Amino acid sequence: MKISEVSEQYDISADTLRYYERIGLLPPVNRSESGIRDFNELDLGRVDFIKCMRNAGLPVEVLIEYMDLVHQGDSTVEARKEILVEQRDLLAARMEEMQKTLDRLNYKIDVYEKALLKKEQEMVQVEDLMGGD
Amino acid sequence: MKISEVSEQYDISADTLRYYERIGLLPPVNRSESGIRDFNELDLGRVDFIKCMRNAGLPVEVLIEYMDLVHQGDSTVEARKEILVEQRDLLAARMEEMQKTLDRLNYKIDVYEKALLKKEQEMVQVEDLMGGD
DNA sequence: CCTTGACTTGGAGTTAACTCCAGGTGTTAC
DNA sequence: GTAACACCTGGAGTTAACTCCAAGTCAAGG
Repeated sequence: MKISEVSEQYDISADTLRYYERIGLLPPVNRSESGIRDFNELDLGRVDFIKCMRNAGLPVEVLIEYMDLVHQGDSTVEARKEILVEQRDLLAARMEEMQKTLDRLNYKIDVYEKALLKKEQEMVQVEDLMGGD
Repeated sequence: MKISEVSEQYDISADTLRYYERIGLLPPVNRSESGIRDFNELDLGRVDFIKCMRNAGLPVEVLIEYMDLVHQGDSTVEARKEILVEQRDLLAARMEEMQKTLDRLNYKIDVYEKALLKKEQEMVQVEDLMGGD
């Protein structure tokens, strides 16, 4: 699969995909004879994983560290698990903060809606007083 | 309240508080005769709101726009509500993405835990075979 | 054969949101 | 009164994560 196709399928720019390879987040992708990248299933799986993690705000640096450990094989399972646990806990904490903000936004929106409703009702009363035909 | 106290209470650096004032996210804070900021209750309320919104990742630019509308008075209620609704929807969408990532992390952690458990059991079996005293 | 378009590289530029710094002033403790 | 400390300003520097660019290579269509 060519980079433009991967880019479209995962909604990640080709520049970003190349950047991920450059910094070692993606291991070197196989190339055609003329040097053009050809992503295989394994690569796509990695892209999907990275996209998911980046979407949630996990730092690129941490993901590189994790990918390196995966590359090193079975002896790193413990270390990998620890990274994931740490990131999961951070993520859960951030989500709790966001939930608080969401609640606060919903409350404020509610207040605004009531204010607008009240304004509208006043308008109607004015119309009534003016005895529109 | 002096800037260092606000900084400590809200866990926001004094530099950041000054920065917020500079860019118009906080309106000019009252000063003592010698020019030192003295945050009042209203200022603290704003700081608290900003902290909450920034915590959830709302862009500073949007918050400035919102604060400007608040400053302009009642006629902007509708516009303000629309900003909040838009940001709430974006926030909710981000949280859904994060939930997916959280699920995926939990699944992977589970897989790793099972792998580690299996490894440990194998160790015990080896010990048994060796007939430890 | 030549143009068009997608791909390549190394490196520079961008963006958001701070964060730090130098140089200066004012207040407090001894 | 002087040393230490918190505060001030304008402006420069930093960080993460892209994003863009110039210059070059290659495959396919007319």
